[in-house]
Amino acid sequence: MSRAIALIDGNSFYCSCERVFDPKLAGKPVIVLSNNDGCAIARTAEAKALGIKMGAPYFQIRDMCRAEGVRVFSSNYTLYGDMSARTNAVYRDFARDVEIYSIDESFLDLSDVRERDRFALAQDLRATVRAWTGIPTCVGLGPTKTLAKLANHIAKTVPDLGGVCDLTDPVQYDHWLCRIHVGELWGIGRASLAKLEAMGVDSVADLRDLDPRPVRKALTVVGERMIHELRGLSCLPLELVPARRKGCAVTRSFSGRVSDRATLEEAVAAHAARLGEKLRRDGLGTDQVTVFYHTSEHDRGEPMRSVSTVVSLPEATNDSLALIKAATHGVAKTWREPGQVPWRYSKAGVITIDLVPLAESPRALIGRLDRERSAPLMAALDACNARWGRGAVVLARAGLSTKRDWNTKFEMRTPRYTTQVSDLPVACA
DNA sequence: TCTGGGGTCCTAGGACCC
DNA sequence: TCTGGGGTCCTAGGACCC
Repeated sequence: MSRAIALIDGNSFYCSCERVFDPKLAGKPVIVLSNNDGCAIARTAEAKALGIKMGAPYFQIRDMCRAEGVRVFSSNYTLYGDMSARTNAVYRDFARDVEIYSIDESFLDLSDVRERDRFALAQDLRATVRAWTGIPTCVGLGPTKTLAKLANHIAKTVPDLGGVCDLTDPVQYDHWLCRIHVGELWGIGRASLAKLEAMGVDSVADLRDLDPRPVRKALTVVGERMIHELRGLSCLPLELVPARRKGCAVTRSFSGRVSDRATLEEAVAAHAARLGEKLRRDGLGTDQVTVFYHTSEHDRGEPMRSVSTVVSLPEATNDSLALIKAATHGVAKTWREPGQVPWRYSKAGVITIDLVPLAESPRALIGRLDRERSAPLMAALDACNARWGRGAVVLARAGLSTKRDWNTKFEMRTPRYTTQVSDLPVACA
């Protein structure tokens, strides 16, 4: 039996999550904004039809949204993450091997399904996900991941297909590959597209028929793999076990601008505390944090400053207190008192690369951190915040001031319907 | 006023080693 | 004139993804 991979994804996933809990949004244009209510990052078909582009700055489209009755939401990642887990639980009823590729996309191995049953199974999958979670989806089928991704793109953009496109079917394969522009392919961005166009490539079929060797010269091994995948030769296996995370970052734009050191330090400390939470969740640690902060490139004519500095720790840790100390040290050693016109910083963050499993990491001979005390303290902190909600217990340097006026804006955020008892939706019967 | 955040992979080139 | 020949490791930067 031939190999068959399905890629299933949620249509306008974040918007669909909002629609699940507010049926009045059906048929209306809906968008979800990025952190800080900055840009549109999810749009329903109705919103796209109004010309709202991916990544459009909200302040530029606000008036239009009001005039057209677009429903606008801040992002609610707690809700979307939980809805994502629910859809994946359904996928596991349909396939043993599932790769969770992103918050709204998963690959399923359907190789053991008979060819003539695949289309119907995909339709059944869509209907079940819709019934059990409320999320509308599309399914693409192909002999490789690249072709499954392409099939999914076709299923999404050609309404007549009913949400499923099967490129394991030779007729469909021949029909579509010469009709889709190469720029739609997974892995072809702006730079690669320009190179391919210069080589006379227009359709996906054009790329498939190219000699892989010169393509490798231009697009590296990534481009060569793509050609093989388009020909049906699998080069990208399903990643059934998520790879260990290699780096971790917490970075945020400020809701306004920050010019004073105390506020900057508080923000950086809060980011470091959040970084610690993320590392503890995965049992990872780091012995180096990069701290950065900078002014905005949009603030033309103002003094600009961009700072990035690495702070080393004596040994790997995920203790929030140690990370906060390191991060605020990064600010302290780079802080410059402003001149006549102060720098107005727009964003700050804390980044680590080279994460290691904490249990296996070597201990320091000098300056050893007190893991025996830190671990239970951090565990207690995490347990409190898990039980009473994030922010129930906060470390002093990371925002004792109740104002936290640097904090990210979420002015149109819906409740955490599925993960917070106090936010449960009310049903009247 | 207001322009997101967080990842991965690949390559070239330098440093360094024997 | 002529200036070895391989390796490995690390880093910065580019590209792409959701």
